[in-house]
Amino acid sequence: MSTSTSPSPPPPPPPETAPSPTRRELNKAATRQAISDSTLELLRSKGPGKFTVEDIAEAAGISRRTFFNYFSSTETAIASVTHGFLDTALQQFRLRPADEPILESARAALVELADPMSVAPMAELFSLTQASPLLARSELEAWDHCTEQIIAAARERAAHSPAGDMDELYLRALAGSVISCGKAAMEVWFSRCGTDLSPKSLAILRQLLIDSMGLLGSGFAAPHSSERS
Amino acid sequence: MSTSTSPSPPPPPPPETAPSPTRRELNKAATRQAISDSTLELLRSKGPGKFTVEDIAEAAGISRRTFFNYFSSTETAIASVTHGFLDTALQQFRLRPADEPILESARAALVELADPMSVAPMAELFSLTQASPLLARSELEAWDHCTEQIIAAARERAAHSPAGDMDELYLRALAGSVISCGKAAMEVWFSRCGTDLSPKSLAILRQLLIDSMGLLGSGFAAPHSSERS
DNA sequence: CACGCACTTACACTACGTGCATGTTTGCAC
DNA sequence: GTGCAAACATGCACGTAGTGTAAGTGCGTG
Repeated sequence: MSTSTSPSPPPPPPPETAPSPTRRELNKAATRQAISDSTLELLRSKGPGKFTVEDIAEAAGISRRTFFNYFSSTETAIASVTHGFLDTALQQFRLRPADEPILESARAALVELADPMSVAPMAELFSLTQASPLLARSELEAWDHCTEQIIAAARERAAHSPAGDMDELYLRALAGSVISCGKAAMEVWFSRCGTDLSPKSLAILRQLLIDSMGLLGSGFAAPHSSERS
Repeated sequence: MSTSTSPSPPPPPPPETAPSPTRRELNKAATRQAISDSTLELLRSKGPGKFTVEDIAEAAGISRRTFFNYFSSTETAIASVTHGFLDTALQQFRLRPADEPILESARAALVELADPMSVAPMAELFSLTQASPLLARSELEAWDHCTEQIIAAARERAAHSPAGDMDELYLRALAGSVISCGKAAMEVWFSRCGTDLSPKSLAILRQLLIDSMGLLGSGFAAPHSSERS
């Protein structure tokens, strides 16, 4: 599509995030982004399930066949947003010191998500997902994928740690619970604040994430109802 | 729930599971079962994704169109197995006394699942799901559906309880965690015992379910190494 | 018996996802 | 620069999914 008539792009690659700024990969990333953007735009304008792959291809200026070279379905294209969001959390998790309790690492990683840049796409996705089982399922897949990643990260951490072996049940149950609590916090936040991204709203999200990890760490002790934040 | 005071329902219903034994609904249930069976059979013989709706229809002795009158996709047909399994758990959960701690109710309900009749289809599904992302996603949906059900059940219970309002975060985080832990226990069990349904294997499953609830109740206290019994 | 309703079936149609053959761009060596 | 090879985009064709519609068939009711 673009980049056909550029007279002279300087040969040495400027220091970008990509370690291989070759023209091909750059172009490919651009196309991928264009598809993702067009998909999201159609999602906004027409609503979920109300547009076809051909519509996306046309909006992105590519052929239908090319779309499938990048994503295996519209769901996949949409899920890339969620994956990006959760990968951010994963990244944060991996940065935590290995001797820190997993719950604390998770808490720290999740709190990092309460950031306009990160949550903005997710909040929008949430609002669109509400009335669409089609989207809900790809969301589920994304969360599950993240769970697996956390298990892998935690297992790797355990291997480096002196205390060594964590058993499989502990690992999977904890990872799954952490994700469930993070998800619960997101859901409650969205039901209260919608797509509001103001500092106040984000503070609420942050607190919800902290609270959910607190519940998990205390074994969901007392529902009671008196403590209000 | 309790309509147990009538000793003899005289004219219409013979004491079967179906309250309406009319020929039509009976026939319909049979067809539904035939489809489900044929689907599972093809799943076994040909493997996931290796057969079409037409194959199922032919095996069940119906037309392709009729299949879609019962299930909206092959996934749905397969998921009916998982739904049946999880609905059993739900049913058990609802039977627990309202003043019992939720975690204890969940533990009791889950332990009821460690029963040959209940787990047999699930174990088979698990073995087929392993190498098939197609099945994995419908599994995820089923678990999620169950989570929503638990939330609903717990909320309803809270409404009847004197201690009244449980906040949304607590509810969702707990329900999600319970399901995640139950799922983790199932996964670990399957990875250890495969489709073995012997009493010894089921005892392991039962213990895993209890342990996972224990972890949840103790806030995932000490990973350490394993406390062995 | 005849009518009405639930259900099944056949047909047609849109859209998805993939294999394949072909044209175009990019990277690399000469 | 020129030529080559690999990567990528595209068009075409095919099988399959899922849905609307109208006509046929079995079941319950008056």
